[in-house]
Amino acid sequence: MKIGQVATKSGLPAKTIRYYESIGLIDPAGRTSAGYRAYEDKDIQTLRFIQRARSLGFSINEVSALLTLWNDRNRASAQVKELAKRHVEEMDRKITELQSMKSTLSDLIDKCQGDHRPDCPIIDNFAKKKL
Amino acid sequence: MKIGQVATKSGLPAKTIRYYESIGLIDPAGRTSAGYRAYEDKDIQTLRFIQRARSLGFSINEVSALLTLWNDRNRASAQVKELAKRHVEEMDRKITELQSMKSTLSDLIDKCQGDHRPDCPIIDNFAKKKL
DNA sequence: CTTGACCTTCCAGTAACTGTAAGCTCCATA
DNA sequence: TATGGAGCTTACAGTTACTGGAAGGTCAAG
Repeated sequence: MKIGQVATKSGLPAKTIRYYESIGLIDPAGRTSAGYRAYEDKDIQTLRFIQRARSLGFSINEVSALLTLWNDRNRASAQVKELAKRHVEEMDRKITELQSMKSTLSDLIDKCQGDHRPDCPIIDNFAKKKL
Repeated sequence: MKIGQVATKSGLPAKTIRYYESIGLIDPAGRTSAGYRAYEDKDIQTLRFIQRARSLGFSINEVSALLTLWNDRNRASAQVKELAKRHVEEMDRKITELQSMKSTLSDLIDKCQGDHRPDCPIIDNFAKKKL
C-alpha cells in the first residue's frame, strides 16, 4: 500500500506520516523498487493509534511513550493510567487558564459600548498604570 | 532607563522586549552612547499594555492591532469590542475542545484498573480497529 | 585594574506540522 | 510511442512566541 491510501485509511495527511517517520515516531517504511514507501495493515493500525492519541491532545512525546507501552506485553496499566492522568491535569490547567482569561475579557466586553466613539473600557484596562 | 529596569517594571523579560522590537511590535528604542537601549516612562506603559493583552491570550498580531487602536484617537470602540469578541470566541472553541478531550480521556481513565497487569481500556481504545 | 552585573548581537532550538519547489514513477489514453 | 495527470520523492522555508546560549562590550565598585 502506498502512502496516499494509508493517509486515507489512517486519517493522517501523507505529509504528516512522512513527518512522523522523519522524527522517529514510527519506523521507516519499506520501499518499492521505485522508492515509494510501502505499508502494511499493521502500519495503519499504528497510525490510527497515533491519530487517536493526538486527537486527545497527547504530545508527540507522550504518544511515543504510549506506543512503547502498547507494544510492551509486560506493561502495567498503572503506567498508562498515570500518563493519561497527568495529561488530564495538564488539560485542566489550560481550561482553567482559558476560562479565567475569557471571564476577564468578557467582563470588559460587557462594559464596552461598542459604538463609533473611542472610549473603551477594554483599551482603558490594558492601558491603566497599576492594577 | 535601561532594559533591565524596564523588564522589571513592565513584567516582561528583557529578552522578550528585544524580541518585540525585532519583530516590529514596538518601535526601536533609543540608544545611549554605549549602545544600550534607553527607555522612557511611556515605553513602560506600552510594554505593560502589551503584557496585559498577551496575558489575556491575544496573539502578537492582535496585540499589534490593539496598540494601533489605542493610539488612534478616531477609533470606534466597536472595533476593539469586535476584536475582543472574536478572541473570546476563539477561546471558547479551545475550551470546548479541551473539555471534550478531557471528558473522553477521563472516561477511559475511570475504566482502567491502574494495576500491574497490562490490560488497559485506554490502550485498547486507541488501538481498536474502527470507531 | 579587575571583578561582576548588565548590556549587545547572533544563532539555534522548541512543537508539530504545513507549504512550496523541483523532480521521479506509473497508468491510461490518443 | 508519446504525453498527461495523479501521486510519489526529497529538501528547505515558514509558522508562533519566545528562550537559551555563546562571545564580547560597558560600567561602577573595591
